[in-house]
Amino acid sequence: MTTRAWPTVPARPDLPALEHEVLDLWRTHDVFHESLRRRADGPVWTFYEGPPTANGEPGTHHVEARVFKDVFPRYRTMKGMFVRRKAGWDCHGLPVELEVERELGLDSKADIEAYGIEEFNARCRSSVLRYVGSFESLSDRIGFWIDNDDAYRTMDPGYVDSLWWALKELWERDLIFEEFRVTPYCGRCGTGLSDAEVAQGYQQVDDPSVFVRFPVVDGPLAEERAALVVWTTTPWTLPSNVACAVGADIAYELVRTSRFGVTDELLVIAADLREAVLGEDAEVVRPVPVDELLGSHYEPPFGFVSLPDGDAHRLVLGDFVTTADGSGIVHLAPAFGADDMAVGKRDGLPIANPVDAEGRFTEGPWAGEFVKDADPGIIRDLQERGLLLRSGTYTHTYPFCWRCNRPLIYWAKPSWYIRTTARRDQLLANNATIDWHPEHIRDGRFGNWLENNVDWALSRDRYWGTPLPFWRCGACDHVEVVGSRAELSTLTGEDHHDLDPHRPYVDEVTVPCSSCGAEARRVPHVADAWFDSGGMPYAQWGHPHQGSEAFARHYPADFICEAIDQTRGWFYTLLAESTLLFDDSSYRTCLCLGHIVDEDGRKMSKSAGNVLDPWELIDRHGADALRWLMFAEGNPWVNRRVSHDLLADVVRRFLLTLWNTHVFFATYAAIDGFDPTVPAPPVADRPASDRWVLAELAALIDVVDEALARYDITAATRGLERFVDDLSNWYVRRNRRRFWKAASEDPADKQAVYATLHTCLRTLSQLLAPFVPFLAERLWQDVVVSQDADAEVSVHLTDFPVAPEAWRDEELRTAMAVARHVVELGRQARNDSAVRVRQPLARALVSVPPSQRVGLAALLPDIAEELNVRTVELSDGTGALVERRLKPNFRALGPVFQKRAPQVAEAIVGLEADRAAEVAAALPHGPVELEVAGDPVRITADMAEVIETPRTGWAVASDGQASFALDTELTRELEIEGAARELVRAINDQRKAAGLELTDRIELVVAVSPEELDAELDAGGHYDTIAREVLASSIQRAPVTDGTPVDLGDLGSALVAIRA
RNA sequence: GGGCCAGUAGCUCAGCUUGGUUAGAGCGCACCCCUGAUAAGGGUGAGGCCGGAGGUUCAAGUCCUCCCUGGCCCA
Repeated sequence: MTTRAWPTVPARPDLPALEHEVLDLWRTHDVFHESLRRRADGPVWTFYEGPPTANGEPGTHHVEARVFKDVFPRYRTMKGMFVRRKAGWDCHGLPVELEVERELGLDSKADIEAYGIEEFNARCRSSVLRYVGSFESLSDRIGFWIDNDDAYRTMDPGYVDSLWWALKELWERDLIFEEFRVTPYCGRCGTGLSDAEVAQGYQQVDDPSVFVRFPVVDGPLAEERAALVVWTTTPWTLPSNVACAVGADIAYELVRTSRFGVTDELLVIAADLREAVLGEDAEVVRPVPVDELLGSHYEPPFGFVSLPDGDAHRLVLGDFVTTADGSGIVHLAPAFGADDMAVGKRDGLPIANPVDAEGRFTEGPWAGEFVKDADPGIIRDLQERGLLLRSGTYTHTYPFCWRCNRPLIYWAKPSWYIRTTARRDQLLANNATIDWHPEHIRDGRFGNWLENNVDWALSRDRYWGTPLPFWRCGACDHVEVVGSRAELSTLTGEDHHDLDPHRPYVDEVTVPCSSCGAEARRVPHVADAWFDSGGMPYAQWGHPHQGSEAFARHYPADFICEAIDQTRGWFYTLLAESTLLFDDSSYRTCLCLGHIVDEDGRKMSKSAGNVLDPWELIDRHGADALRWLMFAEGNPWVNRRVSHDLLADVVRRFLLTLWNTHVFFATYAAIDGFDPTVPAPPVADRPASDRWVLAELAALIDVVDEALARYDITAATRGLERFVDDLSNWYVRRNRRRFWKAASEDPADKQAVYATLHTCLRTLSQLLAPFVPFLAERLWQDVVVSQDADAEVSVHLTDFPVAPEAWRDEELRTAMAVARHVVELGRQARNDSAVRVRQPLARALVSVPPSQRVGLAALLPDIAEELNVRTVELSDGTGALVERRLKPNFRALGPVFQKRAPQVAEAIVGLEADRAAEVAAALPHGPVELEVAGDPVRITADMAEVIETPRTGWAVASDGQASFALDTELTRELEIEGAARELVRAINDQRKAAGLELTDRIELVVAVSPEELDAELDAGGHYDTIAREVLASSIQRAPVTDGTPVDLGDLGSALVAIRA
């Protein structure tokens, strides 16, 4: 046969070591890039890498995202497509600044500016790529194929140039504006935050909850010396109060109470909240119509804040006022609340803003103090002046700065916005075109978010980011938007082509105002870093200044994949930018991943101490194990548990099962010198089990192909796991004998079994390649490359398998499923009757529904062999040995008989045995009439299944569809044969104990007593069988000294000795 | 307060889009087998009112409504 040696396959593989060998192989042959080169002319299938920020060590969640980002591109590549994998790094943003601030011991924007923006940004630039190496080596180690040499970086000048182009486009379409708005703001960081950022920092906290008296100063209520009850959880905003809002549909009351330190005081409050705030004993004096309240003035709680001119401290309408909590009268401080600001603008209220950019009071007794820290002093002051009605604490969720963990304040400041609300309908329409996995994201989480779209807060008052290319004229306020550095050069008449488009350099460039000719300076803001990543579809190529061809070729993405927390992050910014710029979605399919949690389902966090280092997982179990766990353990979007135990389970259950099959194959292939290049018998000529496993393989190819095509990784991995198990525990186990028997017995059969298993392993290698690229590669090398000089050097360069028609055989698949089911029943029967499998039995009787008989008939020998029964007979449905019952088939009965279906079913079940047999016999020939509740009904063959139960005295196992009856009576002949088998087992034990190779031949001496048994064994020809089974070149029936005793039960015993 | 997801065996998870009367797998557990895949492999069994309550239907783990529990997101 072959002259090429089969590789040695260790019984216990060191998977991590194996993976390192595969990595070497890939490097040697540059397989990744070769796989790209091979497909250069194929249809383009585009994947976008959502850029990670490399300012920390990668974690297990990065592995999760990356293996999902790997499996689909690998699959598409094998399907013949060109899947460019351009890496990317998110470089800008607050996290980077924070890291550098920490290193430098800086604590405020003033510190940074004193330190110098130039040096600060230089530090950011070097900090941001500090961990790129870690990301790259982890990606490499887990087999995530990504082109690091071709990576985009959001801080690169060409990238920024693209973003400038986009901003100019948006500006020209009137989609960017500047407005004085209340925004969530961090005083420490000195910048506003986007919705997405705010969302990251909600915490449950106890805030002060104070009810304050605002004495009314005009109208009837003033004459009654009444006070408004006003509630707030932000006492620090009270000095800035300019008005109070009441609800048009809310009922208010004047109430008398002595409960709060003042005798018979009169208070105004919403009726619904009276009891909750003032207690049960408060006496209602009269209802107060809203009209009476509107326009009334009150005495403000503090007077130290200087107010611009305007009609302040009066009651106005607010549609946001509710009686869910508080008092129904809402304190308004327009500088510190979005609703407040809206009302203020509507009603021409003055705006008081005694707070600076660092969140500190600028005037009054608390000047210089961070506003939130001033709360207790303010409350004490109110108390001392008799204005405090009640105070307590209020537990709610409040936003904190996600970077520095200080409470945010809502603060009015000028900011730049992208007018996404103007394109809300297009956003929704484009969202509808995206193939979301899971599907509910589209209308659920993401759709809802888009429905409630607000304008995108674009600007950040920071340093390390894409500078907004907006130059404002100092004289006429005209804004000049610049679309590139080239354009900047043209505008200024200076050469800025090589300008570093970061602060502070870009700040130093001034342009002449196109409107009045005066000097325009850049606004100080940088862009929200999300704008950078949302712009990657065009900016990664530098479009439109360069790379426009690549952009056109790779837009939009066929596939993106990130964790579900990106709905409001990258998924949104990608969609927002592509919708506003190109009026479509920049991605067609989006796979959302769940989070990584620990074994107990808890979130991994440093504080909980349950963070798993990915390197530790990979070093111990291998990358394939981790990959398979990610793919096979639950749906991708469900939180995924990861632990050493779960990984060990994956290795044992799946990877080693496959490996053991491989070991088995390689062991015998080496012994027999199997040559896979020699043609094997045609599939149609091979035994049923070969045809069956190939039919299963064909079905598997379809399942995996279709599942991957629709991103259903669960269906794919389930199918693979089942096949690997079938292959190992049914095909190989059933056919072991064919591998070890002498080739001379039946050379064609031997060639068939080798070829079949070889085909399975070879095809599995290809099917598994996208999932577990290392083990798949090793399999390919061992099974294919080792034997075939012309084979592809890597499985990853092959085409995804296509199932040959010749393999398909659905009938055989069904028949084998029935046979295996019957075998289970047989084992059950054997188990119950306690007759060990080594003891042959004479016969068994099988009953299955008529529809399954034909297929099963051909597989009876397999069943007999598996169960060690000499003959297995199939009941033909007429014998006297079985009792027939009918089992109703509701699927057929239901539609026909509707409400009467249960009665008909009952009638079918309740037929007497004889009548049931008659009906069973008649049904195949036409409808049969039964009587149900006095009426005749016609039932057809599809409405009832015939169930047969043996009525012998044998050991029976049945489960409602099939039954198996086993004749457990032992004849002398059967017992002798059992004894022979026992001897074979014992001798093989000794072979193993002696350390013999599978091919070594032995000389055998055996002494069986009593003599009759010895004679009977001889007469039955069993000694010849024994000799053949144990590879004995000679067998001697003689007294044995130093032999090993073999217990043959009631029959006797033996002594055996072997010599190599 | 609103939205979304999840709840199936002791544990980890399939199944639910297409409703059909025996609800599956692995792990764990008990008992057993095998010993030519052997520091492996295999079998049998126990274990489920499919979170709860209603509803639709001849028929509901699967469809609808409400509720409970947990998680995520929003406010």
